[in-house]
Formats: sequence, C-alpha cells, structure tokens
Amino acid sequence: MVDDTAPHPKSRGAARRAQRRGPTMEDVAEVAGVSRGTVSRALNGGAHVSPEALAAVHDALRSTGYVINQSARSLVTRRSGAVAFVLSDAPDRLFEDPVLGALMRTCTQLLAERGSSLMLMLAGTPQERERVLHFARGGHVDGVLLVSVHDGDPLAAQLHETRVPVVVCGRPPSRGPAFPYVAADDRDGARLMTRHLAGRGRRRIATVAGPRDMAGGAERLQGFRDVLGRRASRRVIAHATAYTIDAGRDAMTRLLDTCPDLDAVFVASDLLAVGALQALRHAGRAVPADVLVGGFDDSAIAPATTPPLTTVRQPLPRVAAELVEVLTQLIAGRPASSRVLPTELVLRESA
Amino acid sequence: MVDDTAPHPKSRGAARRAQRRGPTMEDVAEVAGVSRGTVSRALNGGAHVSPEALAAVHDALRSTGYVINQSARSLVTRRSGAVAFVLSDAPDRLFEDPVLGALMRTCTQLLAERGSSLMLMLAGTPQERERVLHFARGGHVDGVLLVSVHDGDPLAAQLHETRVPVVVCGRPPSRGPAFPYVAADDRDGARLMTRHLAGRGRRRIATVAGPRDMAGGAERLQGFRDVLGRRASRRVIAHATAYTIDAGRDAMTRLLDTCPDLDAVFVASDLLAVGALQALRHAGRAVPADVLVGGFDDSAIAPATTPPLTTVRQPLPRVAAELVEVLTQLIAGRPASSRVLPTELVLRESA
DNA sequence: CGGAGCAGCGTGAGCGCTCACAAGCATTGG
DNA sequence: CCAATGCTTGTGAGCGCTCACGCTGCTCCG
Repeated sequence: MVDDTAPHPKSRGAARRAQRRGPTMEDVAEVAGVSRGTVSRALNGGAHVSPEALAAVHDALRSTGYVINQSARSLVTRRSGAVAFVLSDAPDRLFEDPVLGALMRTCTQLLAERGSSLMLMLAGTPQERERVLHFARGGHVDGVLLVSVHDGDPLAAQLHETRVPVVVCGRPPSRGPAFPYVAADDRDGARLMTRHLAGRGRRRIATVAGPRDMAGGAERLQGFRDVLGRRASRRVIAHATAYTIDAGRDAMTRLLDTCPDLDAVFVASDLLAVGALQALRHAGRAVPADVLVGGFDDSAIAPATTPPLTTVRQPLPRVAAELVEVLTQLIAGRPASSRVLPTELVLRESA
Repeated sequence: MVDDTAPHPKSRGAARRAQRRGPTMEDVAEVAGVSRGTVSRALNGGAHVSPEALAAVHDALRSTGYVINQSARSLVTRRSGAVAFVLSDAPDRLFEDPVLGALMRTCTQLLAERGSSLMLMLAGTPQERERVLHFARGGHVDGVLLVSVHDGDPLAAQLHETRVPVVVCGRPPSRGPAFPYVAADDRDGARLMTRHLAGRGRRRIATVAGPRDMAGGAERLQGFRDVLGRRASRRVIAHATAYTIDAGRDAMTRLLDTCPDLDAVFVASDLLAVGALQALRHAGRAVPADVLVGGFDDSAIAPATTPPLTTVRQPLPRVAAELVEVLTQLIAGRPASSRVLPTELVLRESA
C-alpha cells in the first residue's frame, strides 16, 4: 500500500499544501487577526503599526514559527541580503594566510549583525571572474568586498561597469577604477619597523618586499625607503613573488646572496617572514643575534615562529569593521570614502 | 485591441524601462522570437526545445546581456542555490587553521561548478546558531556543511529537526543525530604514524591528543593505542583543549612533566605540533635527535616548521569533493552514505 | 463645529520566474 | 488516408512578498 500522505512526485498542485512548506505571511496575519500589510510593516521596522497590532504579530510570529521567504522579499525589494567576499588572488592564498581567515570571520560576524550574509567567491580564473560578474550584474549580491587586488586585475574594471557597490580591502592599484578602499597604513607601519631596526644599531638593513604588482607592498617598500634614504639601495631589496612562505624563503635566499653582510631585514608580511626565517636558519644566521627580522601583519603565526616574530600590527578587526561599514553606506546609496587605519609595532624576540 | 498610447492608470511598462532594470526573460523571448516558456526551458537544460529555438535563445541571451533573477527562480523552485558552510567551532579556529581555508576553498570551487555558492556562517554563539537554524528553516540555503562539531553541540540536533540536508565534515559525535559524514581515516592515520615512530626505535612514545569532546581526536587517540597497547598508559597522553598552537604548547609542556623520558610524540594536529615544537625547544629537547615529533593533517604549515614536520596527510581536496558530492545527492533527494578516506604518511625531518 | 491632517490598516497589483497543461504540428502505422 | 503518437511551443496561474493607494476614524485648529 502506498501511504497517500507521502508527497507524490507528480501531483504538485494539491500535494503542495500537504508538503511541509512553512507558514506564509498570510498565515501569520490570520493568527494575529490583522492583514498581510500590517505583518509586513511590523516585520520591517514597525512604523505605522499600533502597539497592540505589533504585539499580536509578534505572538503570531512565534506561535506559527514563521520564517520570511527571502526570495520573495528580494524579488520585490531587489536586495539579496548577501555580499560577495571576492578573493582575486591565486586560490593558494586562502590556503595559507591567517590574515584572510581573520578578515572573513570578522566580516561574517559584522555582516550578520546587519542581516546580511557573506558569500565566498574565488576569482582566480577567467571563469570564476565571469561568475562574480554574473552575480553582480544579476543582483545576486548587494555588494562586493574585493580582497587582494593585483595591478591590472581585469575584474576591478569590469566590476565597475556593473555599478554594484564595491569596497576594496587594502590599497587598490593606482590605475584601476577608483573604488573606495580600507587599508592599514602600510607606509607608516613600514617606517615604524624600519626605524625600530635602525634604532637597534643595525647598519645594513635589507627588506623582503611584497609582490611588485600589489599596491600595499609598494607602500611598505616606500616606507622602508622613507627611513633609509639612499641606504635603501637596490642591493638590499628583494621582491617576493607572492605572499607565501616559499616566496619568502626564496627572496631571503636571494637577499643573502646580493647582500651577505645584512644584519637586519624588514619582511613585508608575516608569512613571508616564516620563509625568511627558514632561509636564515639554513644559512646559519642566528635571529636576532646575527640578523634582526621584522614582519608585517601580526597574523596568528607571528607569535609562533622561532623566535617569535616582531611585527607590525594591522588592526584587522577594525579593517573588517570599516569594510563592512563602507560597503553598507554604499549599498544604501550614500557616498563613502576610503579609510586608512593606523598600525602599531608589536615587539617580540626576532627584533 | 489595447491602445498602448493610452495612459493606463497603472502603466508600469514605460516606467519600468526607464528604471533600467536588467532585461527579463520576456525581453529575451521577444528578441529570440519565442515565448517565455521556451526561454525557460532552454535555460534549464534545453530538453524539448528545437535546435533552432535553442540557438535563437542563446543569441538573444548574449545580445540582451540577460542575467537570470535568482530570487524569482528560487521563489518558485524553492531552491536557493546556496549552501551554508557552518563553522560550529570557536571563531578563533578559522583564524588560524590552514586546513579550514583549504577546505573552504575547494568546496567553493566545486560548488561553483555545480552552480551553487558557499555562504560562510559562524555558529559559535547561541545567536549565531539561531541564525543558521533560521536560514535552514527559511530555505535560504539548500543544505549545510557542518564543520568541526563538538560532542553535545546543540546545533546538530536542531538542524536535524529542520530536515535540511546536512553533511558533517569529520567524524561526528557518536550520540548526535546520524548525519552522513566525510572524514579522513583518523584511526588508521594515527596507527601509521605511531608505527612509524615505534619503527624508528623509540621506546617511550607519547601523544598530544585532540580535545576530548571531538570525535576525530578520539579516533586518533584510539589509533595510537591500537599500536602501543598497554604501553599507551595515561602518563603518555595529554589532551589539548583546542586545536590551536597555544593548546599544543600547553599540552606538550604537561607531557614533559608527566613523562620526562619521552623520546617521541604523536601530535594530533599540525597546529598543535607547532605549539609542541615550541615547548620542546623551550625545554631544550632537540627534534628529531632527542624527540621525534609526528603531526596530523599535512596542512600548509607542516613544511614550514622547524624542523619540517613529518605528518599524516588528510586528502583534503578529496574530503571537500566528497562533502560536496554527498550534499548534492542529499539535496537532490537521493540517499547518501558516509565516507572515510585513506590517509598517508608524509615524511619530513621531525620524525 | 466642520474640515484638514494623519496614524493605522487593508487591498490590489505586480516583482520575474517555473510548471502544468493544452494546442499545434509532424511523423508513423494500420 | 486517418488515427495515434510524440515532440515542440505558448499560456495561465501562481510562488510570497512589498509598496502605493485609499479608506476609516481620530485629533486639532480655525
């Protein structure tokens, strides 16, 4: 025997009711003894609703276990309630860097407080980029948080055309579209660290700089130069090809080659510094005795290196907060401007 | 018939065009010279559509720049096209562990291939958990990927009541709801490592086990015991309180206290091992000369420790693939069973 | 004391899509 | 040569919500 209460695959019409779909606004209205419109108003801030009606609606909400149908709402409001967190870097980045994790986590939290959700999207390949664009154009997301943008990234320009609100995390390339951005003060942070290194009496200070095609790295290098002036010769600068441990090791190895007498090194990110420490150890240089090492980010890995890494703290929670704030403003149609947040030196044992 | 120049009281048509909303399916249909229905069919697999109509629709799609309105579609299909990636652990976890990053990345990619997106949701606090439940009940997500579940996590049971498809990553608690899960073979991996340690002639082998309230950790401990038998006394086991560097350091410190003569240690995760290495260094024990250290996960940090960490590889890309596969099956209404994937030993210098 | 103004509420008209249905047409077999 | 069959297509009816509008009944001022 077939249990006729079981949802039959074909008979949509009638069985639909039988199928457990949640209560609708109409159901809530009936229970509360008001109309759909009043329930809707109550749900959206409660303006122009009498206290009694409001209370009745809230009771009904609870007793029916009503959950709003976001699709129906989005259909008319044209707001999806979601934000894309777009990683335009090579996918490996997410794989390693704790900074990204921290950022995502805080953004997710703050977005949730505002009733929005975070959609993770990768944009490393052309197809992935096309998908992001598609989402933006189709209104599947209300805004985009663009993370780790390289110079010449085609996504930024294309995103600009969709007219979807975009905020960039970190300083964006100078020649891309002028999106508002939120960044730590990379240049000043680099100055802080370089000054610290010089202040410890080191004479031959080198740097492992970030990838050439990322604006944040350029800022950090500039800060380094600000302090060292002409002493910041080519010889003491090695560019990493990416923000990874391996790239840090490679760059440090090159540096030891071009500048064997270095006695301090400012490394443009903690992850790079992990690699740099490896290279130094491999070369038999003691840290901090022979060589002082300073990182950047104060990511979760910094206290765990050998020796613990002296670094420059990016106020990541604040970066996330401002990112969400700026994007929220933009989504609400209000203009918003870029923000640069102060950094601070965190002293540990490596320098 | 209808005089379209006549000012119809509610003539939205004209105003709509003025508002620059994207083209709708109706627009595409008009351009293609077919009906809405045909466009819809063409978009959804193209069954029962003539080749000519299909071609016309595709041209029209391109020329109009049409993007489907996901809300409208979801409203009727009751499919959101999104999956929640729920982190039920303390938020810090995401902050640190590269394993999670790798998992998220691969899941995002694979989900995208299937036309779905990944929503990151935290579930550390009661409010956050409520939000996840709300999403599940409201159909805002088609399914849930539940990561790092503790024993007694209330979310799992509540999620079960919503009848939303759920897949657990890692072995779930034994007494929770019986969701399908995808996990690495923790027990066998632990055996592999323990045998390796014993095979190198070490006599006093200890272990830093995972938190007591997580099933995966229990499995790893069991594998350790399988090999060591009665030698796996209480004295050689220290439980970490979480999968973090700090917890690893603490546990290792305790271990050195209760079992000063240990000459090898199996640490239940790479992140814990980073902490353990610190503690050993601090205690003046050389690795691997005095103490062999074996980790678990083969996360991005493993090759970067000092010395590079010998560990057990979890096939993370496969875990992610199976996770997505199982969830897809479940969402399609097909039953799916749990999967346990093989692990392998990765030899580096620490053991 | 009458009407303007307004808060509170209900109603109708969609938002853009999918799905069932029926109609149209070509193909095939009896 | 017509009925039966199957493929292709168009159409109507919503999915559950918001929003503009209009109605009611009250307050308040001229």
